[in-house]
Formats: sequence, structure tokens, C-alpha cells
Amino acid sequence: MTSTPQDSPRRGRYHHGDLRSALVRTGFDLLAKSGPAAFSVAQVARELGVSTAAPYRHFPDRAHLLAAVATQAAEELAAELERAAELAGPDPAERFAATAGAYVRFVSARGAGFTVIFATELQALHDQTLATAGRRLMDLLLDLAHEATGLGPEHSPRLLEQHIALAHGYVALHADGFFSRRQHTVEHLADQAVEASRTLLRGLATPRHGP
Amino acid sequence: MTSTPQDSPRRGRYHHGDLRSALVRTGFDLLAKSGPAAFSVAQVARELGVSTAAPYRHFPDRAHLLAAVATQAAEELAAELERAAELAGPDPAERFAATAGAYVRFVSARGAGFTVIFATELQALHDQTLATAGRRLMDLLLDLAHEATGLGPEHSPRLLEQHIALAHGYVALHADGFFSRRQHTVEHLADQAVEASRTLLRGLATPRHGP
DNA sequence: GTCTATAAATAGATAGAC
DNA sequence: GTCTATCTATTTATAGAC
Repeated sequence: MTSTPQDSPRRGRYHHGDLRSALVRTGFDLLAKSGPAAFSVAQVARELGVSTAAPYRHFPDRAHLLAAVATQAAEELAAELERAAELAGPDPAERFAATAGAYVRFVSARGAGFTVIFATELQALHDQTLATAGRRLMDLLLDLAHEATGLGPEHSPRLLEQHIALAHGYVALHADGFFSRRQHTVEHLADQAVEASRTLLRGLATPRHGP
Repeated sequence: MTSTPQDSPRRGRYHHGDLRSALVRTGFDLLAKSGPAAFSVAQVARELGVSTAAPYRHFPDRAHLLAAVATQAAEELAAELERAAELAGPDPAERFAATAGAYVRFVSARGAGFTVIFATELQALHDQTLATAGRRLMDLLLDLAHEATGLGPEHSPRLLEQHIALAHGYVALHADGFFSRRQHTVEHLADQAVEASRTLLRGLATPRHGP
């Protein structure tokens, strides 16, 4: 067996030019595959074929690596939500509702949503790039919520919280097996979340004592 | 109950007559205090002042202890939801909406909601008492949902899923710090969840193309 | 910058004494 | 039924070699 350093990426020295970004990418993949509980520095290192000590040259501790992953997640999620709004057409209500479906799809596929991006554990780091990415994400949603309500801007934050709770609830329950053994595919749940968001907005525009 | 024949309940032999139920009770408290991630057989044993081996005389493994805790949680949660519905008065919509608030309060206080009760990890055990408790919980909610919709029973499951996703979303986001540093108390979030559930029901009763 | 080796926690689980 | 002692596995993190 000819073992040059380039022979196998899982053995010997790791000659990557940019281990830092490889750690973030692989960490993100691990999150998507195994969930936040299984995320560990050691496992990320193993999947990259480097020693478990190597990541500590690039991140001081587990939380800082996770923060870099969360930042990446926030940026990709914002892009997905923006894309979903564009695909939904010109109707502001549809554009807003569509982000619920995009959230369900993104978190199902990538394992990182609001609870990772805004986790207390990471907020304590005061990571500037994570804070910025999180703020941009919320601003995007707040703008869409504002356009979706014709009732004045004071209703947007409440609608947005309801909308986020709804979308996150669907995907959290799904991840933990609540919806399991039925026809609840991710696509189905995403559609349900969109429909629920439409229903919320319709209910908000309806007088208190019936139509 | 406070004084054992020995001087301290945390040292020496543990003379409890019913360690099994003490493990369930303390396990539930640990869940409420530290969350599902921190739940461990060893920690439950430590808090009871018994050796880490003792629990294994009563439960074959961690999952079976957790299942017993989840069963207890399902029963207490069902009782809380029923109580909330009663307190809400005679209006079916209010009775249904009130369960969203009760769910937020219960899970915030006790640490165990749908994701613990219906966790995939525990479903695999095929524990009969857990399955029964879970089914009773869902039946209760389904009945309330059915009474709340005047649109025929085929709408109840969808409404119930939306309602559950909403309530669970609020409490999951809260637990993970999303709502943290504002005036978002548990009571406030519970009220928000109730209001959102009302809005859902109002939206469901509203024609598709505006009032 | 990466490696080997190691330390200190913590967990799940088992064997055998009492 | 509970204890002491132990094994195995895993993690975070550091020290020092190369």
C-alpha cells in the first residue's frame, strides 16, 4: 500500500490550505446530520481526518466553532427566505407566508434554525458577525411582516412572533419525532406551515366578533 | 418523610420504601430544572443520595426511566389542559385556545412537552403505559379542537396541528433563549400563544378571499 | 499547523459484596 | 435492594514534539 500524505484524506497529515473554513463546513454538515446534541469538536475533526487537537488552533473552544457555524446558517437561511419570498410573487401576504415553508425546509435539511442562531450559549460570546447575521435575518422577516399587514406597523412584531413560533414548532416537533409515522413528509409540513401562516394573517385581518 | 433512621438522606444507605417512584419524581424535577440534555441516570441517583448503580435495579436503562418520567408528564399535562379548558368557560373556541397557554406554562415549568412524551427514542420501547397516556392527551385535545371548529370534523386534525405547533414553537424558542432579553415572561408568552390560537381559529372561519 | 499523548469530566452500564 | 468498585466510551481542552 502506497501511503503518500495525499493518499487518504482521513489518514496522516491534513494538508488543507484552509482548515478553518473546512471545520465550519463540516461542522454545519454534522449539525444537519446528527442535530445540535451530537455536535462535538472531536467529531468534526474526525470527519475531516484531522486530530482532535487541530480545531483548537482555529477556534478557542467549542462555542466559538458553533458560533461560526451559526453565522453561516443565519446567512444561508436569510438567503433562502428571501428566495422563497421572491418565488411567491407580488402578493405581500403570500411572500410572508412563503417564508414559513422555507424555514421548515431549511431547518429540516440543515439542522440549524433560530434556536441555534440565537442560542443563549452563543449570545454570551458577543460574536459580532453572528449578531449581525442574526439581525439581518430578523430585519428581513420584519420587513416582510410589515408589508403583509395592512394594519399599521405596531402589529408586525406580534404577527412575526406568531409566524416564527408556528414555523419553528412544526420543524421542532418533526425533528423530535412527534409527526413521525404518517404521511408527514417535510414538504407536507412546509405546506402546512405556509397554510397556517396564511390563516394567521386572515385571522388578524378579521374583526374580533366574527365575519 | 424528612428524617430517615440515618442522619442525612444524602449519605449512607437509602431506606426509601419506594425508590422506583422516587426516581421518577426526581427525574422529572431534574428535567424541569436542567432540560432533557442534562437528564442522566447518574444525576438522578446523586440527587436522591443513592449510588449510581441503584437505579438499574428498577429500570433496565436510561430510556426506560425517561419513559416513566414522560408518562407522568403526559398525565399531568393532560390534567393541566383539562383544567385550563374548564377555567376558560363555556365558549368552545376559548376552551380550545386556553390549552395553548396551559401548554406554554406547563412545559416552561416542568420541562416536558410533546417532544419528550412522543420522542422517537421512547416510542421504540413500545411502553404501553406511555402510549396510553400519550393517546389520552391527544384525544383530549382532538375533542376540544372538534368542538371549537364549526366546520365539520375533517378540519379538526389540521387545526390541532397548527395549534400544537404554535404553542410548542413559543415554548421551544423561549427555552432556547430566542425570546430572552425582553419583557417576555412565561405569562406573556402564554397569553401570546392563546391569542395566536384565537387568531388561527378566526382565520379558519373566514372565507379565503377576505371578510 | 498539525500531530501524539494525556488529563479531567461525565456518562452508561455491570460484577460481586453485603 | 443497595453499595463499592470498575470498565468502556466520549468529550473538552492542553502540553510538547515535529
